Amino acid sequence: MDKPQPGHLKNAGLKSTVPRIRILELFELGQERHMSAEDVYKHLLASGDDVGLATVYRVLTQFEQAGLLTRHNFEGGKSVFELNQGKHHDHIVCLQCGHVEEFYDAAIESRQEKIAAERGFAVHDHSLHIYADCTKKKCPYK
Amino acid sequence: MDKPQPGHLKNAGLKSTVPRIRILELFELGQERHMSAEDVYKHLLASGDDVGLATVYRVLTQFEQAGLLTRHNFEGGKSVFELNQGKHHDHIVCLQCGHVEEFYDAAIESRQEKIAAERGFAVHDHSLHIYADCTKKKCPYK
DNA sequence: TTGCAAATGAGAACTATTATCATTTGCTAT
DNA sequence: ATAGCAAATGATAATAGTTCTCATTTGCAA
Ligand SMILES: [Mn+2]
Ligand SMILES: [Mn+2]
Ligand SMILES: [Zn+2]
Ligand SMILES: [Zn+2]
Repeated sequence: MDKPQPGHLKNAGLKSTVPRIRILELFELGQERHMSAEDVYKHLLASGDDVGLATVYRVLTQFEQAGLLTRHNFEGGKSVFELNQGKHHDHIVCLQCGHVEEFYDAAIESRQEKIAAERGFAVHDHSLHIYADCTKKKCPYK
Repeated sequence: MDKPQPGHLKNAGLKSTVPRIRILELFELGQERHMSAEDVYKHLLASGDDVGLATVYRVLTQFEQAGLLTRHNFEGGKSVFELNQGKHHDHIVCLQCGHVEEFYDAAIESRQEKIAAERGFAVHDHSLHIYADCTKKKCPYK
């Protein structure tokens, strides 16, 4: 009689295996919100979980397709994933330290819809990344 | 007494070699505005110009650094370049045919500045890509 | 428990891009 | 024009990120 939490595996049509459980836990309970496949792989190894890198890639893609995770392609060539909590947002990426900050702006969102509609397009999705330098103390590195 | 056109090679501190001239011509005179390294390479081969792929990659990066070209990272993993004509714009990418349409929206641009400033960031640059289906006849393929 | 389709993991393969380095080429100064 | 030479090129090796292959393992239903 375990109540099926939203975002759990079977719920998403995926059978619950050790690697999948570990990876989902990492996103749900871990401290890092945005992680690449390599990030996930290293965290799992560090936790003593012995998963293969291929499985990490496979599972991340499955989770994305199942709507559990969202994928982003920031500059730098590697995909970054985060828990999909239903609320769309965009990102500011700090050029000094790589810190990622999230934001949502209704005005930007609606302008995009309008622009696309005017040109005869139905928006499927979009990505907006602001690359910036932080102007105060917050940056950990330099 | 050749008047140095803006955006010409020497003008950008690059000595004018055959590959560089051909590549720049392709962007200035060709019909495709947004091209990947592979696109450029194939066009040149088709024109009978015998350049190496490594040179294409090198030159595209140099042109980007010199401000002659702009690089975009659309979905699909490959960098796409276009002539830098000074005016920033963002892109709608058609999910059916890959057609790329350009737009500029002052409201979106200024909201970005404001959002970043509020959070203590100085915008360096940004990328905004809208992925959409075109809702009318325009799509060449399907 | 057993049976077996589904999932995994090690490693090969692939794609986009960069690095290496011997050879060629575009200037510059004769 | 010509020689000298640093800069540029191109073939190819190397790298990074990711996907594919396939023999072995595992979750789960009967
Ligand atoms: Mn996010
Ligand atoms: Mn453009
Ligand atoms: Zn958005
Ligand atoms: Zn913009």
